Amino acid sequence: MTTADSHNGRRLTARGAKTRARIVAAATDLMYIRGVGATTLDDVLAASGVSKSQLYHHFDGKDALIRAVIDHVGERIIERERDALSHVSTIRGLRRWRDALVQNNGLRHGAYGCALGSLASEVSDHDALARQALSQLFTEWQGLLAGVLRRLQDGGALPPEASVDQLATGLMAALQGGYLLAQTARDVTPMATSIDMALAHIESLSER
Amino acid sequence: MTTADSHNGRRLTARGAKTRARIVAAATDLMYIRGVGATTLDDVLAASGVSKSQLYHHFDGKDALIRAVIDHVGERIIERERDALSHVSTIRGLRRWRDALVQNNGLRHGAYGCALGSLASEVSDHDALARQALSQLFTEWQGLLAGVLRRLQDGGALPPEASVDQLATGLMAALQGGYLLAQTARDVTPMATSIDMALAHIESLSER
DNA sequence: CATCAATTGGACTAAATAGTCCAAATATAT
DNA sequence: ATATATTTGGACTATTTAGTCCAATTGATG
Repeated sequence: MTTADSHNGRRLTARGAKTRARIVAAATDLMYIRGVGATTLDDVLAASGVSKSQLYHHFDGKDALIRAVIDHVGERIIERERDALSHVSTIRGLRRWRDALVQNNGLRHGAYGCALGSLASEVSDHDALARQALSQLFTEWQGLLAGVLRRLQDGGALPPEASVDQLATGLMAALQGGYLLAQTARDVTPMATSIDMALAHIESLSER
Repeated sequence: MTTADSHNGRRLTARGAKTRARIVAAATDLMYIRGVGATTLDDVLAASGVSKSQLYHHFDGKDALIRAVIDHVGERIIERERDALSHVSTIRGLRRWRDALVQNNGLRHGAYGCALGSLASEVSDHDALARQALSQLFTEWQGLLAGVLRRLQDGGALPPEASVDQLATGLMAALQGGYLLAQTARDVTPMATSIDMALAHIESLSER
């Protein structure tokens, strides 16, 4: 899956794996809070308590580390969303999913935005590999939403002619746009409003 | 309006104004293409053919220059959107607005995203003044959309009980989220899809 | 144990970068 | 014309930063 490690043919000791994980974890936190560009390798070293040679032993350089962070964030989010969505088959379930995301983002008053969206915005135009990975992750996330919509459809809560994939795209865009507006306003409200509009639209499709 | 100039009490010659404008123009382009963090002051100097003392004569430092870029991009976009939206009062007019944005973004296959949204994502968490300026600009832009919706309402194309401001927020989020997905996919399609969903929702409110 | 590979510490380098400084040149106003 | 303020050129400095290197240590394997 990940091609971010510089030593693919080599073996990896338990100790080495632990070090690598600590580096990625520290880099993930720093890049989320400070942004990718504003996070220096020395920051990462200090935060993870690791030496420079360890970092360069496990990663080819900063770009490779960034890609590892993307993989890590992606795994975390996909796992979280799979847990949250894979058994949802009602509008009420979707609303509970919305509530959790809004509440969680509200804890920071919208600051830092979506972990995946912020990475995508900063990195997409500067590293083709990273962009592709992010694009795939968005697609996967959208697929989970499409799964919910398909189950709604099967249950009669969405008409058969509704285009599940397009609705999932619209819902994902509402979510990401909401994250951005909330981040800029330092207020979750616009995020809540925009997801609500998308959900209202989905709901309205069966009432006409 | 702008507080980005470092020498507010001083006079400004025609020559000085021209230099200042050249700096801002070059910085705007570079920061859009390369991102804010990846644009160095030396890049700006080279692109604008200006000396270091000129840059520091007109701006307190990089942060002040970034704020001037935000003001500049904001003015450009608000002007463009005012021209495009202030006389729109039909759904068809909104669709033409959508077409223009999608076509324009399609020229770059989605690359670089929305000039304002990308700045917001990169800068909001790192400079409170810049964040506030960006937040105001989004609000102003949203106000133009709300104006269109209010005219739709006056013309009977939107029911009186519809919340124009919330719909404008949702439409703006769909737009920004669409820009981000298009940027990540290097394909405008998701942007078109997400705006279409928002417009379909707005349209559907008068058909129930 | 012996051997080889993985891992680590940390000093070192070269380049990039934001910011400073001052003298010279140009414009403005009286 | 003269005095004053703005504008400009560009060398210079401090720091930061990504990346290199090598010797020493630790772990895996036969």
